[in-house]
Amino acid sequence: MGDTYTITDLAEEFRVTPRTIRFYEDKNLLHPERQGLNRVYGRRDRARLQLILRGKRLGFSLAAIKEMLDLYDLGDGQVEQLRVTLRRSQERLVELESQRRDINEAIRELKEGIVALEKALADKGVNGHDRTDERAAARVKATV
Amino acid sequence: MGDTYTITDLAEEFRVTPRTIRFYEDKNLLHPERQGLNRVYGRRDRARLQLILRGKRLGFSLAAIKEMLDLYDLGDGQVEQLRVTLRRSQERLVELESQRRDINEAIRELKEGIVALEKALADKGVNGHDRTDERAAARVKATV
DNA sequence: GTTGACGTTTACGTAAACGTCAACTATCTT
DNA sequence: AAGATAGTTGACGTTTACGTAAACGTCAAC
Repeated sequence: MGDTYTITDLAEEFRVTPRTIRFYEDKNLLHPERQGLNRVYGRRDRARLQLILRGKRLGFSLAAIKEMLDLYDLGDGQVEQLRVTLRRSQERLVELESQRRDINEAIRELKEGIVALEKALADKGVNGHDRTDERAAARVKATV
Repeated sequence: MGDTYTITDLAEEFRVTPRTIRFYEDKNLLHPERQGLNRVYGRRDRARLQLILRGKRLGFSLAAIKEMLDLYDLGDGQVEQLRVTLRRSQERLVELESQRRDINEAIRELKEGIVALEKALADKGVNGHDRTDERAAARVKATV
């Protein structure tokens, strides 16, 4: 039933450092119980940690994650939590799609630049330093 | 010929703040001349700023940009500059493609989560608080 | 009785790329 | 002469997600 975990149990399972888990507690994302000084995590804590990490993968800040988690904890205003989480998710989706466009654009530019660089280097290799070089250099300067 | 620009000229043209341009100078990415205290930028400085901003768009750090720019300024070891820039570009390309995969993955997860959230909300809207809700909540908890 | 593994706390450090003052200085305009 | 407008130089603040060090407790194993 009430399975419990030590901090390193969770750290290893989720491949984070114990420091990270303590940090989340410090930021009030987790509130494990104590046995004396030691932290004891239950299934619920484990689930929360999992949610935190998933949130991070999706690019949410810890603050945003905390907010959504807190809303969930109100236990009853669940609808609000769902609505907020839905909205945040939609916003995040828009952001991600925008980022993807930027990255695609950057990849295109970069590939072009690489072609130009290779061309310039080939020129350099073939002959010495003359006007050809300078045109190549100008191209590079313009594209890098 | 020797066109010159004030700091706000460049700031406006490239849509950055003057502070940003001074910051680049502080980091030795730019070295405009002075007339008294005032900075005076020439065509060369303008070109460098453009390169800096392009580098940033491609996701290079200022340190990396500086390095490539400095190599270019040696004026003669050009081949080295080309090689270094080429290598950095190729590395950056690999990174970007990796990031794109991550983003695509996140987008997929997020879309799934959104569907689940919408479903859960629809359920909430239709009926009160019962086991159906809890199953929906569990789904959300598992997917958000 | 000591070694090692694991735990604790507090608190400062890091990286990146600027933003945001504060307090001047210099020049142009009215 | 007084503003208005632009420019300057420090120096500290911001953000995020932890890392790292110091200094110590606890417990089982050898």
